[in-house]
Amino acid sequence: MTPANHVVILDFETTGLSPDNGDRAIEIGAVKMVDGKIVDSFQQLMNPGRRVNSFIENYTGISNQMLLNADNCETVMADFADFIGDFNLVAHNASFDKKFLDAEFQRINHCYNGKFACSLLLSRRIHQDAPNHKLGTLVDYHQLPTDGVFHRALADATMTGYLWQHQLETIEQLSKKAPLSFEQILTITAMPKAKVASYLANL
DNA sequence: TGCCAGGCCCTCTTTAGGGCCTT
Repeated sequence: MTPANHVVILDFETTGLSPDNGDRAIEIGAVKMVDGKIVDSFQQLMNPGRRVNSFIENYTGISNQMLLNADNCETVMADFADFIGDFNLVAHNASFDKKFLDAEFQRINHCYNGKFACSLLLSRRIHQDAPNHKLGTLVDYHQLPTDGVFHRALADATMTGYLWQHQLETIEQLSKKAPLSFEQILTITAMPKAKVASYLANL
């Protein structure tokens, strides 16, 4: 069993929505959580080899000028592979970050076999009362720590880390069981919403 | 030239459509 509070929480900023359409990562941010505490962090801009459009510059605050002198994606992703080691991973809307992680790792022939959990899928199951499940909304809704920066990789990864810890505490209170395993969380995110309550009650 | 993501999840569903999320 792998503890659910022993993970790397990550967030990519990218040139667009799909690596299948040629989009690349421009920033990776991550925090390492051990026993529910953030013990390390990683943040690097990376030069995607082409200009980013004005929407992305405005959305992220990452300008083409900032990317000019950044290391290329391959260099940064090799360092990031060392950072995550064999930790399991968490991201908010993980399907998005996973496809960029897989695409960038494939470019450097790095094989990663850890598991990936999604804080958005978890929120839909255990906080159905939330107004919506955007990261910024959940940070406000749960009154989580924030420095007011959004859409930068380390800031978003850090907020997702606090969200993840809050979600684990919620599940522990509902199930009266602790510690939780990463596999149990994956089970919850894969089940229909209607079955979550009874699953937690019998955990 | 024109087009351009995709998985999740709900419902007026499953022979489908559309909103939610991520950049």
